[in-house]
Amino acid sequence: MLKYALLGFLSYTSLTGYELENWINVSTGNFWHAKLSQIYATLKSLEENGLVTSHVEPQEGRPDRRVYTITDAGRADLHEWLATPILDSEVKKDGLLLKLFFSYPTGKDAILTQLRLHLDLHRRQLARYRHDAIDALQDAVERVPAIQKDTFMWDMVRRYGEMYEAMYIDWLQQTIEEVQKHFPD
Amino acid sequence: MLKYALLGFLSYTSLTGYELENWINVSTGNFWHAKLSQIYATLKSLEENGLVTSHVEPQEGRPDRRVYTITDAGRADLHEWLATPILDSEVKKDGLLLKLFFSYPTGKDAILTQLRLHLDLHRRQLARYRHDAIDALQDAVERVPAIQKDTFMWDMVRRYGEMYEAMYIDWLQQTIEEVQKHFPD
DNA sequence: TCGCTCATGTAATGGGTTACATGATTCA
DNA sequence: TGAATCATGTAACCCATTACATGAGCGA
Repeated sequence: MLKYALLGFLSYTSLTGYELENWINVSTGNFWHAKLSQIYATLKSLEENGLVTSHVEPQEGRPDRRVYTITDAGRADLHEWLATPILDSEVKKDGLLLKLFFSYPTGKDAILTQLRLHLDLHRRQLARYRHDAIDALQDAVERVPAIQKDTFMWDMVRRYGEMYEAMYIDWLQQTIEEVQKHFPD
Repeated sequence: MLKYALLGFLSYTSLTGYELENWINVSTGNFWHAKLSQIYATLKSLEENGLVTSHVEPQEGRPDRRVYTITDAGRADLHEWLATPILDSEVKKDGLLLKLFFSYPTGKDAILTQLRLHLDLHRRQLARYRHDAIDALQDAVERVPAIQKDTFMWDMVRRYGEMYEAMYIDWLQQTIEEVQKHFPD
């Protein structure tokens, strides 16, 4: 799937692996992300399959850049993927919920500590989506004006991140209260 | 991680791989799941590491059952995991959001069709969490009364599933309206 | 008779993380 | 002086999915 994230961004403009990581972090980071090592490996396999090409740009004082460009075959592959609807909803795994599910034996205090820690994390995350993410969209449009209309959908999914975090915070607050009041001893 | 889901259920009562899949589906299915093939493979490695033991129960007319039982080492490992707090929140990947993010070029109608399809899916899912999941908890307690208190936390995470689906539905509805009214042509 | 439930497993492959390896420039 | 940014990649490993393989009993 990372394949399509990379082809998607390369359909806007040519980029290096390092730059792709940046675009991913600021725009899809909310629901899709990858480590640099995986990005480099995936770009290599995309090139082997003729979906992108690359050339090296020498630089002074810093490492050479390998810039990737999408090919016609790459565009065709991307558009075929975009045109194929997703027919089922995926279950998202959540390690915190799994741990909490079995946590009754650890006791009330340990559970409350864990819940409060995550309340804090998600509050920070929500703030980030509200501020940084919107700025990041602006920056992207300034760098590549052709994608102006694409940002309509970008903002739809950015709103998802906001709603998701707000819901998670809500759930944590409700759960903290429930545990405080009704945890069975 | 599946390791701990299995140890968690086995800490309640001895079970076969097949039964474990069932418990997972009805109780943690909402935020954690696994295929049978992975469950069998993981049980095998748990046994190799001395965290569970197994014995075969012959049956007539149907395949023999291999019943797994948690060991003291298994309980120790489980409780160590439970006592270790999670310090970071994980980003959940969402293929639908990734596709929508790049979907501007596919046009308004294709996007609306995709969104409406998922609205339907999530409405069904929400109904399932509200009815079946609560029944499943009751059944579990009847089979293994010792876990009565554990179900307090079970219900906390069940509520998460409900809130998550409600949020997703909300987002889909808002997004459908936005796309209908303001999609840039 | 067709599909579901019960019941167990192996093998191949894919997707992703962690660790390793290198190194100059810039800013606090 | 130490951390962050820019910049690229390989190798080992782990987790998970898909496909393969088998087969009786039961209810619609």
